Amino acid sequence: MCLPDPDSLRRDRPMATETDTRNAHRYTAAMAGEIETRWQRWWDEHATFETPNPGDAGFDASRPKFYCLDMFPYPSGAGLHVGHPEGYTASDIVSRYKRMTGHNVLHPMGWDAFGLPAEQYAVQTGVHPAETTRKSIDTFRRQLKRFGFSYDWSREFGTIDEDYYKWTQWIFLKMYGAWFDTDADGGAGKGRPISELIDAFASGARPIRVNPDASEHSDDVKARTWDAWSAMDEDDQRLVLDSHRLTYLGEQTVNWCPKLGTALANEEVIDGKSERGGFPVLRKPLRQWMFRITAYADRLLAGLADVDWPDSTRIQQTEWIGRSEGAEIDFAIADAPAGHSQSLRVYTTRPDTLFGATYMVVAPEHPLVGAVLLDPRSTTDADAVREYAERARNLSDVERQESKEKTGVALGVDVVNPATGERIPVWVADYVLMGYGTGAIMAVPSGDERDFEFAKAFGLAIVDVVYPTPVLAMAYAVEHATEENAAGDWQELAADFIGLVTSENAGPDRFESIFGIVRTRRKTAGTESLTGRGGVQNEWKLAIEEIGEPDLASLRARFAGKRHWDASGSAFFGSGRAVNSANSEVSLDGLSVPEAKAKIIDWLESKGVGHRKVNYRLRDWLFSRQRYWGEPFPIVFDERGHHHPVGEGSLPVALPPMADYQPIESQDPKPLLAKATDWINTTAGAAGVAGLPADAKVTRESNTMPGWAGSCWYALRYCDAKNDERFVGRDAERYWMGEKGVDLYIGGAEHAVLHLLYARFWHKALYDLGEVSTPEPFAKLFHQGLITSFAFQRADKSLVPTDEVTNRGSEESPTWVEVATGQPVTQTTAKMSKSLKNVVNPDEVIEEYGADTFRLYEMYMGPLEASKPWNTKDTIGLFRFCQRLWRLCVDEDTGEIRFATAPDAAVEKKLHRTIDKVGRDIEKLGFNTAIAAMIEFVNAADALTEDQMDRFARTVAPFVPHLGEEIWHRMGRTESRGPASLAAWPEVDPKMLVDDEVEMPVSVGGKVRSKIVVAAGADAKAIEAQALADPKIAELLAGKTVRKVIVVPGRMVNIVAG
RNA sequence: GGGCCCGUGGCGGAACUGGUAGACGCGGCGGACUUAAAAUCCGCUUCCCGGAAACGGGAGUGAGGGUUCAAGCCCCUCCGGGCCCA
Repeated sequence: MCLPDPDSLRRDRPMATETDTRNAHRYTAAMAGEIETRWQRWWDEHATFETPNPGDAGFDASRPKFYCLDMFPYPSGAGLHVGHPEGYTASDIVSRYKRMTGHNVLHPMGWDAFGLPAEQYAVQTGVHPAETTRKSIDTFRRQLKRFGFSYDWSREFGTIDEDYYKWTQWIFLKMYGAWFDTDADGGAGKGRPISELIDAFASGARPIRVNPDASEHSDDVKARTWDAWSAMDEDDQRLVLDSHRLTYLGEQTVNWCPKLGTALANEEVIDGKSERGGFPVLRKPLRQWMFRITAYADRLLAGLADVDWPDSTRIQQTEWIGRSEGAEIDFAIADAPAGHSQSLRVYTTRPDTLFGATYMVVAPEHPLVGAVLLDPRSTTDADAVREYAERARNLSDVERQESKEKTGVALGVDVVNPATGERIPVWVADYVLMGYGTGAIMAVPSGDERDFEFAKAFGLAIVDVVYPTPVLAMAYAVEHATEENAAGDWQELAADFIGLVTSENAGPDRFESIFGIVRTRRKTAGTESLTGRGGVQNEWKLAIEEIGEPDLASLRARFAGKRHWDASGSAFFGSGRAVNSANSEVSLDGLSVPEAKAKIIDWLESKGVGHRKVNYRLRDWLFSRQRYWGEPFPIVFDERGHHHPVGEGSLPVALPPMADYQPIESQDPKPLLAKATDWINTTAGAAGVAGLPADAKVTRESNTMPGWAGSCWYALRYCDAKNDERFVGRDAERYWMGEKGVDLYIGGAEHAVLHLLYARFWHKALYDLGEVSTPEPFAKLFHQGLITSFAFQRADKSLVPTDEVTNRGSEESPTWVEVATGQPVTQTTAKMSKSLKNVVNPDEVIEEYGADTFRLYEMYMGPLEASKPWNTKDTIGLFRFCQRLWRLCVDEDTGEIRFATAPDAAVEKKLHRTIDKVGRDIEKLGFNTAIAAMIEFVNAADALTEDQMDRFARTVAPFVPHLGEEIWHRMGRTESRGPASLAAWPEVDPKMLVDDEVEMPVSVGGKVRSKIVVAAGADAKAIEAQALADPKIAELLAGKTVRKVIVVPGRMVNIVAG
């Protein structure tokens, strides 16, 4: 049967371990287990996979390096699931292959061990997270070792190790002590030490001002200037410097849950209540550490061109960064309330639609709202505005964006549209967010869906400003149709015109001549379609009819009234050309969107009411967590609240031991570490802070770093994991990272944006500061696919646990039925989950078949990048392969190695081809086809000569390393030539890859009719002659004329006859 | 709603640059071995029609259309599924 019996997923199948008395040396699960654990011990004892660094004993500088990295796991209490070893097996095969092909291979493993699950477990049990985490790590290490992965375990570390997070804190301080110089490197920008900025300010080389790109400061603060650095007081100096630092304290609104004593992520808040517990959640501004990642936005974008990454991941990062070029435009406020500037600044990516801006919207938090409430206009309904702004404040950004219903209140304030000179109203509405752009937008309802809906809901004007080519042509045609046309054929006329314009992709400059052509031709040709294809005319006629205007006059009025989109019921935001966009000084009409953008920005700049501006979707990175189980910040605050870095010599700032992990219940956000009062309250001297008296009282930063911190730089630490002088030794880093960084990085696509973006950011900052030698950390990235499991689905698509389903049909055509209801269910695939009872435990599979079989099965399931369902029944096939491989090399009765007496030419040829294919497939991570090739070889060979077995043992070794070593060992090779794992990859004789003769299909009219065998080097003429001479072909061609013969030598022959 | 990816036998999947569709594995069927079963080994296995067989004929890569001597692969439209973003 084809579908898995639900029972089989519960693993009560008989074990394949029973030994046959006759075949005492047959490859069984028991033998696999014995061989595997023996070799794993051997590799450990012989330090087989420990890789020396440059300068170490045994380092061979003549070999090229290969750094093969797995995304390290978060060790949970549950142990490994089958998804982990998928990527790890792939990287192990590549690492082993690279060793055999003469590379120095760095292939390390470690633990991403700080994080929330361990802390939550501690809250429940009272056991210290360090203890549970260490236990989980031990489980993971034991499980991973059982797979025979060739990690250099001497480089192992966890992010929770003090001598690792010491350097995580050190990097934080490096970035705290750095700023981004936007002018450096010819405008690309570069991180530099903050001391250089101080020097530039002190010497007068650089005007002293707050960083204009600092998102934490208002325009008013940015407008301040100072003349001399030495004349500034400490607070002002700090203000200026902190605004430049790559890490800074910023205010961010968080979802604070007083009852849980923690800030929650947006996903953890449902309807204003915590997902866990259902407690009320407040939106509170909180001072938190931020990374100025936005400074690196362009560099992070540009770097994507230099890495060999999956396109989908590069696209995701590009979109996440979300660079958009647009304009900032100032709208003069007609009668500004006191305390607010005379203009309202907006950011727009579509300045070309300015003529269509018929109203403005500000976010509820926008200063104009407050100003209007303090100084209401006569037209202001202050109560309504106040009520609206307060209600909106307690909704999260996500909730605001989600709500379909458009809500808002007019402020009673007008601004002047600089392009049209018209007064337009300002509204407050929650679909505009304070965090994006300036917190205010110009609303162009004809060109933006949300603006359109809002305008419809509140009866605001909608004016067309962009038409795509067909609409533009239609507008032209109806405008230029005559009275005569109106009475009769105007639809056909317009349809022909639109058809011709669109098929020639003509611009408005050619409309007049095309319209003339349509006119004159119609006169001569009557009503017949001009394009020769009635379908085209018909299509456009239908389109015109669908608009729903009864006659030419009403359609003409629709375009003249600029209300085509209004009447059609939807906004248009595709590419097209500007219309209705001209004043006495500037006209955009007829221009494409990019042309119109450029022209209007030039005009706005000339009038001094706007300028070009690049905007990013990317926000600065919020780095503080109100948690316990994370890296403490190496920062203290003095009694005035100023922050100071902990000196390098005092690192690490170790996490204080705590007995109680219960969050602090409080109205004011308080991190968990605030409970450790002895630790929090210290002195500058004890904390190792320079620049303060040793006895000065200081308080430690009590937030901790997020889970991402440790994973941002672990790839670097592996290069030199035991270094206690530097975060990584310079020589080791330069050698292993080489020109482009990690040679192969394998991990899940779920990290496509966050981890991979954060790690790139830290790496680039370290690169700028001269601490690392490559601009990118990961040269080549590969995502393994998700391993799913079979599951069952009810008619409403809800899933049913596998143990609640039974088969009421036959084996071949099963009928799955839900036991409880008797309702039929269908088989599908789903993520493995405890609730569906479809989780496969790798330990059990290894116990049943051995690690070699497990490795083969996971690699054989399908392409590495594809998501594929686990089917336990399929594993037996790979176990059989292991048995056949064993039997091919070892006598099952005696356990002695067995060799063929005489070499077989066909086997020899196939061996070369197999080695060649396996090698090429490994290079492109095509493991499923490599394994298929090895299976074919084993199936084809009855026995191998000693020389053949020597080579084949090495070929299979990267995939089934234990079997490879065992066969190699039984051949007596280990003593003389070392382990198979480190032996040279077998050579391929290119001559063995070509055949003397090839079979070629001969088709007539595209259908294969016969096959001919030709000499390998035969030329097209000879092949053609042979094909035509083939009896079957000759018979088919009898009485027909051969019109054409296509010959692709070595491939096929196709004869066209008739 | 937007972006990306995918759709091939009963199942997982092969198929180089457009050139013999279904490699390899599972399952199924038949046989060998065995007192028997399991395990193992050997053979067959896309579907339909004809044939005892050898073999012959036809259809066929989600559906429909197009380009081409030739399409699983390229183009258009549609349907279904997955992932990410909103």
